[in-house]
Amino acid sequence: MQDECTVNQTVKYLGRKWTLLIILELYKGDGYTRRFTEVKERLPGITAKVLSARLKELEEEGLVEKKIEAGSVPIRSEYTLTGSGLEMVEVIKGIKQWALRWKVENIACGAQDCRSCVL
Amino acid sequence: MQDECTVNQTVKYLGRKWTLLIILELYKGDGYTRRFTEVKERLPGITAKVLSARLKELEEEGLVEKKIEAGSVPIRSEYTLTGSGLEMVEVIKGIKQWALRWKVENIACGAQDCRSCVL
DNA sequence: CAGAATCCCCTCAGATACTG
DNA sequence: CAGTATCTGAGGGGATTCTG
Repeated sequence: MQDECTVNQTVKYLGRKWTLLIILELYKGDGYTRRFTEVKERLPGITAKVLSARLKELEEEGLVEKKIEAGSVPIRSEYTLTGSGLEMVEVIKGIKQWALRWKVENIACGAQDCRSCVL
Repeated sequence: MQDECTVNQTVKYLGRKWTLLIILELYKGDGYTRRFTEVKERLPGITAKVLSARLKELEEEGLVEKKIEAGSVPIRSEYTLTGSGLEMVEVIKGIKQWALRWKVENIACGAQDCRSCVL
């Protein structure tokens, strides 16, 4: 049916590794905006290739807007959450709430700096 | 690690193809319960192998409970949503709402990214 | 700084066949 | 009925190197 396709289609790119975390990172930025390297530094383990690919997907899907500062050397580019991206954050919050409630083994986050508790 | 791992960990299995649709199918069943073949018939295109694997994952993650009717020939097994599975349905509803609002081409106004046509 | 280009391994998921 | 076994192709994602 139609709506089921919608879910599968959406999850197809949202379900990829790093995607939701990237969205959260932009959300935490000033004006829901972050630069490439900023996101990269805050997501330990992600490679430039993957980050670049995920951002391009999100841009194509309309959740993220990209701006390149003209005439800047070295290049500076910014990624900003769009309206749909912002609403996706609410969905992600739901996922985090669910995980925190039902996946109790996440005690490790209490020992460290845990942002999910702030969210 | 921290909260980000929670999201990545959760999405790791929830993001797989068919998973959310399977959860929705159980949700639609009487008492949030469906039998193997029932789910299979209602999800055109899914194979027994994949359905079996997804159900096993969901069982291990605690979203689904499996019951085998003793002494029944042929075998009958039932899959029921647990408490956490039911709450996950709410998350999925959020995803569907998001997708319907931002992704489904709206016939009425002919525009994608239409916020005013809410289902 | 913000990527693009390669290489390569590994997993996912489809197709098919078989079984208690 | 409710799965399991096996093979296969496609593609995701990590590591590394290069560049405007």
